[in-house]
Order: sequence, then structure tokens, then C-alpha cells
Amino acid sequence: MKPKKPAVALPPPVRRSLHRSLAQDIGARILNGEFAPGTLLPNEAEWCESFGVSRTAVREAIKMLMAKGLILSRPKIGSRVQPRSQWNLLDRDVLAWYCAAANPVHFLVHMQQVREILEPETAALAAANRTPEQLAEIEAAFRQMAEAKSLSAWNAADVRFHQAILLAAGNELLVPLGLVIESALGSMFAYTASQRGDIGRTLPGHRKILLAIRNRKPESARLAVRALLRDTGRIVRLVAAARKGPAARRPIAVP
Amino acid sequence: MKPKKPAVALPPPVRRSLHRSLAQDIGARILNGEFAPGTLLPNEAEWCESFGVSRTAVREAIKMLMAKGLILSRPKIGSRVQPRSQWNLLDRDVLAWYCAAANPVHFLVHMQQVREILEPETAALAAANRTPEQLAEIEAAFRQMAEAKSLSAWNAADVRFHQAILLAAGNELLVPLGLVIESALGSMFAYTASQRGDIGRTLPGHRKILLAIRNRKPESARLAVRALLRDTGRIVRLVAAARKGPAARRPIAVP
DNA sequence: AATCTTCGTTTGTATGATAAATAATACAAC
DNA sequence: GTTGTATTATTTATCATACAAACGAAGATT
Repeated sequence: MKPKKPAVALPPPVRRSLHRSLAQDIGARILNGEFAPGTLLPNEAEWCESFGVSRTAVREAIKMLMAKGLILSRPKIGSRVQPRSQWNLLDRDVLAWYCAAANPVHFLVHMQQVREILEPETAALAAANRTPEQLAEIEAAFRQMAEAKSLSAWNAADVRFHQAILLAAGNELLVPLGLVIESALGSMFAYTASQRGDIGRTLPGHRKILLAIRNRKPESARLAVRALLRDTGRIVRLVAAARKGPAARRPIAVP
Repeated sequence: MKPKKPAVALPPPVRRSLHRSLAQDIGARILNGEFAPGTLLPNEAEWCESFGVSRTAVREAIKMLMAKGLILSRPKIGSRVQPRSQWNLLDRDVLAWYCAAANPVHFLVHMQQVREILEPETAALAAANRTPEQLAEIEAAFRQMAEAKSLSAWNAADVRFHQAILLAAGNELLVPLGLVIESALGSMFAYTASQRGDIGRTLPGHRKILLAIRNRKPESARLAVRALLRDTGRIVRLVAAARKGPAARRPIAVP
């Protein structure tokens, strides 16, 4: 009679609240170009009607998009899409929307550029400033990577490895940057890891980085990271070359 | 006499609405350490009482802080301050709060590190990829800088110069990064420009950058920017050395 | 013509009521 | 006693409504 509560039948624990879903929807459509910068969005009442929700929910979604710099709303004017320069593109959500809307190859190329700029220097700083505890964490991540059997396990370890280096660099501003990049790369999973071929191929490259940081050799850390990124860069260029063409705008599959 | 309506009125006369002020207040107190990560914030009703505002305003402020990754609120739990790793430190507001709360010298040192990593490469990319229009904008900014009489005029031109280079680099991800850095540097005005001594002293350094970009010489652009940053770096180190001590935590003056 | 007034539209704020989520507790079953 | 389940209480989430404030635009006034 009492319908036994199914222990855990809900596969999606991401039961996003309403305002989050609305923000997600509207935000994605802005990044998507459906609402270009300078455009006046529909007013609150129209959103309410089109979504079938109350004004409160709509307003809270609007506030979130405001907080991300996507829109600016004022009485009597309405909500206007801000110029792109105001967008908080480095916000996790915004970046995800962008990355889903933009040409994925184009995005990947730019991402690779940023990595090539940041990561060698991050590793060099880590080599210079790491504490013993931070080194231990990097080594633990490396071991986890070496023991990884599945692709996803390897990827998790890889992320841990890079984050540990990031933290060891000891620069509070570099950390969120790195996190953003890695989160975005996670969304591009299909374009990076899965194309990378066999799992442990880059393990020696990672070992070199670890050794350089352990031995406090900034310059060799820099070189080791550059070498590793050359590998990634080759793949990126391959993908870019392969997908030059009309199909390039296909939305990417987010795993 | 009658002040004719200036063609384009002040865009944001900082007439912050209530929810924005609340978000500002609470956000600053989080960054400030008053509410540490993991802490449970007062609930809505208590905020209402302490601020003397309605629940609507409080809730909208909370939503904005949620959008910036500072807090996470759920029914029956309340609003909990997220771990720092979730914070969108690269958000303009969050960075401003952080920069007002943190040790300014410490902050400046990290900022300088990031600049030394990013800006030379940005300039190199600009030298490689600039379009004629982008070059024209850079040159215009340079002229404006050369003609600047006042400190604030010089600073505005300086910002324009760097932003133009940023845009010319042609990397969509680099742009918001640079904007964030410059906006943060703007807040640290007192620590950078005003200490820099006479206005046009770095003009020759800027000219070298301009020439390198005009002549499409990435490597010399890189070197020129590094040279310029060495100058800034010296000042940063000076300030850092001078302010080592108990007074170092004094909040900075935002111009 | 220039300025002031009025008006309508849209967001901002307030208030009260109901729904949903869940930690904590009390309770039942074994 | 231990385990699992039902209840409760508290907090946010959502809805509905009303009014205030900002402001553009049109119209009235000088």
C-alpha cells in the first residue's frame, strides 16, 4: 500500500531549481546569438507567459544573468543584452554556454593558445614555490594517473595532476583561471581525451614535469610542459584541419 | 546656464538598486572573511530584519551571489558559503571585493605575476595576427597617450592601448582576462600609476611595443613588453618591501 | 522653440500565502 | 540494541498581487 520509497531511483540528482533552468535557457540563447548584444529582451511578463512561471522565478533568473554581466535591466527600459566586453566569459556557466554555441574547433584552438601561455609558467612557478605538501599531492595525482585503467579514471587523475600544480604555483589569481580552463576542457572531452589515443601515452611527459617540480627546476618544468602541450597542439591542429568546412558548426557532444 | 542634456548621459551613474547594494554588502563580507567558506549565512528573514528590507530584495541579492559561485542555498539548509575553489574570482565584482579585502601588496604581487605571464604573449600574438584596423586603434591610443597632460588622461590612454593590443591578439578567451586584470589594476590605481612618477616616462617603452606590432615582429613585441613590465615590477617590489609589516592590511583607497 | 507636465510602460520592492526539500527527531520493526 | 521508516519542523522555492520608482514619449505651456 505505502509505495515503498524507491531507494534511489532518481538518476538525475541535478534537480535544478526553476530559476536556474530559466537562467540556463536564456543565457544559452544569448550566447547563441539569438539575442545579440544591444537587443532588448522580452519583458518579464512575456517570459512568464512563454515559460508558464511566475514573475519571481523570471526575475531571479534575470538577476543571475545580470550578475554574470550578460544583461542590464532598468525600469521602463527593460533588459538589454550587454556588449560582449561586459560578459563574464570566464564564468563557468557562461563559458559552458559559449563553448556549446561557438564553433568548437575555433574554441579549442583559442583554448590551446591560452594553455600554451599559462601552463608552462604555472609549472615553473610551482617548481619554484611548491611546499612539500603540495609536492606530495602532485605525486599522488601522478600515481593515480599511472594506475588508471579506464579513460575516465585517467582523465580524473589528469585533472587532479594539473590542479595540484596550479595550487602549488601559489598564485591566487592563477587558480581560478586554471579551473576555468579545465572545466571547459572537460566539456570538450570528445575533442581532447578521446582523440588522444591510448591512455598512458603521455605518462612519461607527465613524469618529466613531476621530476622538474620535485627538483625545483623551473626551467625544465617549463620545457616539460611545453613538450606535453606540443602533443596536444598537434591533435588540435589535426582536428581543426579535418573539420574546416561547412560542418564545423555542429554543436559538440557534451559527455 | 541650463545644462543642456549631454548627448550621451552618464551610462551607469552607479545608482545601484537595492538588491545590488545587498549583494555588494554580503559579497564583500564573504570575501572579507566575515563569513568563511562552509559557514551558514543568516537566513532570509534575518537578513530582512538586519537590512530592513523585504524578502524579495534579499533573495535577489542571494541569487546574484549564487551566480558568482560564492554561496549555495537549498531549502531547509540555508545559504552556505561555497569553498573558495567555487568562487568566480575572475568576476569583476568578486575581484573588486577580494582586492579590497586582501592584503593589497600581496594582491599586487600576484597580479604582476599574471601580467608577466600574459602580456608578453598577448603582444606577440597581436604582432602576428593584427589587422590594419586593429593597428590603427593601437596607434590612436598611443597618440592619445603621448598627448596626455593629466595623470588620469594618461591612464585612460594607457588602458586603451593595452585593450587594443588585447583585441588585436585575436583570442576571445584572452580578452576577458585582460579586461579583468585592467579593471583590477584600476582599483589599485594608488599603487601603480601614482607611484610611477612622471607621466610620459614609459612612453618610449610603449613606442617599442607599437613598432613591433606594426612591423609584425612577435619576438620583439614580447621583449618590449617584458622590458616595460620590468619597470612596473620594480615598483611593485619596492612597494612590497616598503609595506612589509603590520600596516600592510590597511584597505586600499579606491579612486 | 524650448521647457514643463502628464501619462503609460517596465522594472523594483513589499507582502502574504503555499509548495517543496530535507535535517532532525521520534517511532516502529526485527 | 540496531535498523529502517514515518513525522515534524525549518528553510528556501514559487506563486500571486499590489504599489512605488524610473523614465521615454507625447502633449501642453510659456
